[in-house]
Amino acid sequence: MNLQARSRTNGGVTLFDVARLAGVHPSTVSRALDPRRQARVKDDTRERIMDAATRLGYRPDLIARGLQSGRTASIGVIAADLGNLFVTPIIHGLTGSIEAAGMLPMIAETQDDHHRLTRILDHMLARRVDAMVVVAARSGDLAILEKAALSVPVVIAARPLDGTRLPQVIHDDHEGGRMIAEHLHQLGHTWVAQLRGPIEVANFPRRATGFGGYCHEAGLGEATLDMWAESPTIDEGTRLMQMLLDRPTRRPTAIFAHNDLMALGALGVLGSAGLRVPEDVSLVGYNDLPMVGYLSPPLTTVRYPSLEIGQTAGLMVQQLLSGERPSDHNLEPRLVVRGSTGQI
Amino acid sequence: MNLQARSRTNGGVTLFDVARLAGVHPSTVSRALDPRRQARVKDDTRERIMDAATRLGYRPDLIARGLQSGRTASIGVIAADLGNLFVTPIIHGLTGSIEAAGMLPMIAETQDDHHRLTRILDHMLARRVDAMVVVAARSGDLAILEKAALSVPVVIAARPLDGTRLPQVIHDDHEGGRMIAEHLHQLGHTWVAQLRGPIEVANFPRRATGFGGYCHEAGLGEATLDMWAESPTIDEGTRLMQMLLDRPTRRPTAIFAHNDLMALGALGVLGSAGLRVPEDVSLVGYNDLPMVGYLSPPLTTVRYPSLEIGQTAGLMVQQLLSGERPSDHNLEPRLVVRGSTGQI
DNA sequence: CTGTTAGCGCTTTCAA
DNA sequence: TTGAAAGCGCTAACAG
Repeated sequence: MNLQARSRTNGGVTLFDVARLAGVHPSTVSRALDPRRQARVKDDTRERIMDAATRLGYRPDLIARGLQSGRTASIGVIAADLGNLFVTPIIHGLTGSIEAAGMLPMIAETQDDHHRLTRILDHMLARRVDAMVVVAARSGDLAILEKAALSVPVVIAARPLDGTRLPQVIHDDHEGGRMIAEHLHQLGHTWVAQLRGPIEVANFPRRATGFGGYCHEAGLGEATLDMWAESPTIDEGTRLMQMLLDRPTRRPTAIFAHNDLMALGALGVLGSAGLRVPEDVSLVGYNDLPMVGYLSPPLTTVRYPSLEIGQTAGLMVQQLLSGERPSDHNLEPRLVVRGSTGQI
Repeated sequence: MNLQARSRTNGGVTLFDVARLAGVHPSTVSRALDPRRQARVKDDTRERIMDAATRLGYRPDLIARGLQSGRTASIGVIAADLGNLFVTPIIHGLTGSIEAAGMLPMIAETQDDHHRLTRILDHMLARRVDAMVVVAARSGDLAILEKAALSVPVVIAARPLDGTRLPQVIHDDHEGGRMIAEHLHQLGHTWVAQLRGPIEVANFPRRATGFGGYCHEAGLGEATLDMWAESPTIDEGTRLMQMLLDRPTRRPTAIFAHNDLMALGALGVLGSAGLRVPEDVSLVGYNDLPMVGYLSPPLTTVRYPSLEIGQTAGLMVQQLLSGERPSDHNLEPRLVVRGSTGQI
């Protein structure tokens, strides 16, 4: 082979340049630079190579390496909405837990749209990500996710997906809902209501049944609307809370909003209606977003372990990549009692 | 060439498979699939190719394409700390503004550590990102950033970098600081103080001089500590506020915390000291993080246009990639007056 | 321990 | 309009 003929297009220095300067064959350079194989290179050859490499400012081309090895050291992360405060810690945790392995997350956003998710999965596969973490699963996405998982390991995070064997790292929303009902019960409430999040996102039906189940067993009355929110946002919290107040039936003494943002919306409506929290109505959120402890009143809520979910997802990815089948994780909820709930 | 011999390792369908099924040469498939060159393929050949492609479920390998073309359609995004609430909207905005071009962000975190930044820059270059957006610049990073910019377009976002010609999209922190001082002045305050953020992050000295400059001109007295925070966090806000109260000098009637988190820390200290906000002390933050409007009292602050910064950075990247030299952007601050500031 | 020989999947001249 | 051949920069299997 004519080594001289190999040239650089990227304005970069290639393995061949290093080889030429060090006076060895390119594959020897390849070995010397690979931590797993550098033992098979004589010490002083390796030193000569390292020397040449640093002198030329050589930097391996990970794209070329990826083409050859089939691995890109990148993890696709698919979130529904990066604007959501509880997503950031997931990415944060994930990034931290995979970076030691030299991997980097590649991020995309579905906007909770099934077709966008389809396109993104396809795009990520085309980019040959080594694995994907899906933080955006909705009940209707099962089929395409399982299909994608045929090509590359997929971890389901944060939003549970029913009816699948894909590895999941989630949180026990059912138990969280139950704990909230129990808490309200202990405070003496007997007539309560939920502001329910979108039904397609499995967390919310789980919270609903956890809460509803306890109410049923303990004999609490539920004034919950038939309706589920379109999205888990402040606006939807406002809308549902307003509908609840507008109903002719007796007003519940405690409200469980399915997440903190909806609780915030509800808080606004209650304030406008002249109702005090918690004196007139107790209010509970979910997620424990940063700063809800500083609200007035400080919000009682359930801590959602976003950071741990991200970290665990990263570990699961690594297990999958090394051929292990990681076990599922269902992280414990923790009730954070603050000032927005009180004795009846 | 022996086409039959080419095979797939990734379990995927290659261009060659499509070519074989369509009964044409691979390069014809390549043309037919490239929007820029498909005109040069006879209509019915192209149809036959498209047909074969969809029937086989062909998906182009972006890594292989990237190796050949030198473009990866990925943008490196380097943030200091993904846990910071004002970073999310930047990534959100950026992702949105580049995704139409089929690009995806690849994210890493410096933890505000210079060596980590160096490693990350190197790593991103090795991955052949098409451009980088740096949201983590510190004053000492100038040299390595300019060096990186020799290999690939670099956009500086959110944190200003002095003494460089790299394109920047930032926010007028100086003016923001000035507006806050003016606001306090109008409320009758004449003895004020700053809780200053880390000096290595250029936003903070700018806020400081904007604020200080106005005070000087308008004759307000400044009781600011000599010290700058180590990091822009709640804890540091707590620490500096405590130090300020512990001093024997007369207590200022208004505090400008250099960001909302530090303001939160200050709020806690003031509360513990039995001081009411804003009756005894007015307090101003910076950033307008989500939810600070719901605090008690709702925080007066300056809106930081994170989303727009991200979007603009995305546009600048696209301009750079198409060979244009984008102009710098210095987005306007907007004072958001809420309940934490009042007449003296 | 090191060199040789083939590719990874695609694009891109250059011919035909 | 299509085919042939040559690589992008690297790794890997096999000799030696």
